[in-house]
Amino acid sequence: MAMRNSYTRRVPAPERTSLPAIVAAAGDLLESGGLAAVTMAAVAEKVGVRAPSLYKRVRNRDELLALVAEAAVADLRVRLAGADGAGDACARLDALARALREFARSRPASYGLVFAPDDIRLDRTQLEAAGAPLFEVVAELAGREHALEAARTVTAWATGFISMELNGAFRLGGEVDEAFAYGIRRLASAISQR
Amino acid sequence: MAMRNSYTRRVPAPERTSLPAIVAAAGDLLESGGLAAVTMAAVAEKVGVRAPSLYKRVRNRDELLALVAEAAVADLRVRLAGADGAGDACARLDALARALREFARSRPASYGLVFAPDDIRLDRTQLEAAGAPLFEVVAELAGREHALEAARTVTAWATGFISMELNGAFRLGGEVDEAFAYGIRRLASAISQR
DNA sequence: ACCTGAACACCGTTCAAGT
DNA sequence: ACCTGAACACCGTTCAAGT
Repeated sequence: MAMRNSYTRRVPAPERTSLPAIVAAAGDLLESGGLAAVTMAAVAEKVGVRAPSLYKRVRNRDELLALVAEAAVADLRVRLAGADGAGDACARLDALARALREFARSRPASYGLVFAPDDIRLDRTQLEAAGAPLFEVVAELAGREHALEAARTVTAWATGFISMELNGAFRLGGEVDEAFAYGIRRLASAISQR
Repeated sequence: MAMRNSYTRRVPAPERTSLPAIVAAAGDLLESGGLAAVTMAAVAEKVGVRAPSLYKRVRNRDELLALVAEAAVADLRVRLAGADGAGDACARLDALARALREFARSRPASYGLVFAPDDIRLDRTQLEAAGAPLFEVVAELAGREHALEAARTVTAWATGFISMELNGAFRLGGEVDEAFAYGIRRLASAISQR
């Protein structure tokens, strides 16, 4: 009895994985094999555990996918903050748009999870925080009164362009890079105050 | 023997459903319950048949979803063709953009299937055909040499705006209709020849 | 020639039992 | 306190057997 109690207290729970490891494993599976590859069993195996154990750290698969999306948003936030800085407003806008596109290319499936979620409910506030630098630059170009509409216009164009690119809508007629540059130039002048 | 042969020939196959009925049922389930609701069993029940029978008309679930997307594209094509017509190029562009948005609102899940497919491979040529009126109007505004880039810029903005709207990205700060109008006005002037 | 029940492998998820 | 095997309901898909 005393023996058993002491044993119970001394070996209560060897943690064999962690939430960050689980989210990272799910993200890797997502990028390498798409949403269908993000199986509770596959994630569990990647972190060296059995599927039922995942439910100690995560409510269900949907919540796990939401956490993957959140992690991607956090990454995007860092990238955008790092890309912002030098030059005039036009150059800054260009740099931010390119950083968004590079993020999408480096983690296309995660990008899709964030900007074209299927059922997953994700926290929009983090995404808005990530877009703050863009909002600021756009406000400079369009003026404070039109900052919101202008930012939405630019964001809509950028996310639409990138998801078209990821979906292979640009197969014919190459020069996607040029089309992106053309678009950003046009958008910048379109929202600029006369 | 003779009896059995004659019977076999006279009752060879009472068809209890059809491919169009199956695709329509799948589309209805998609709109009412999302992708997860499009189950082979649920589709089969809707058309009065058992799940295995569906495989007589459809290779698998992915192909069925692709057919749903194709049907949506065909609908979109009709809508865009009908919306095009009167007024100057600017007014026509406005009408086409609004028709796209109304399509998205009437069948949001199908819209997502077409413009933000998960794994489904869908025929891009039909989608390009549906977008022909838009391409034409844009060519008039931007000039033939810049028609392709301009059309891509407008399409990217429109699809990006609409998917943001469907995903609830515009919760705060109302007047989404105004933002759409603002965007289309800005885009039209942005791609117009000076 | 189409339809069906039965079967298979594979999901997500739960839970009692282990340590 | 976490981990596990066993179990459950539910998927997509196949196939031999019916008519």
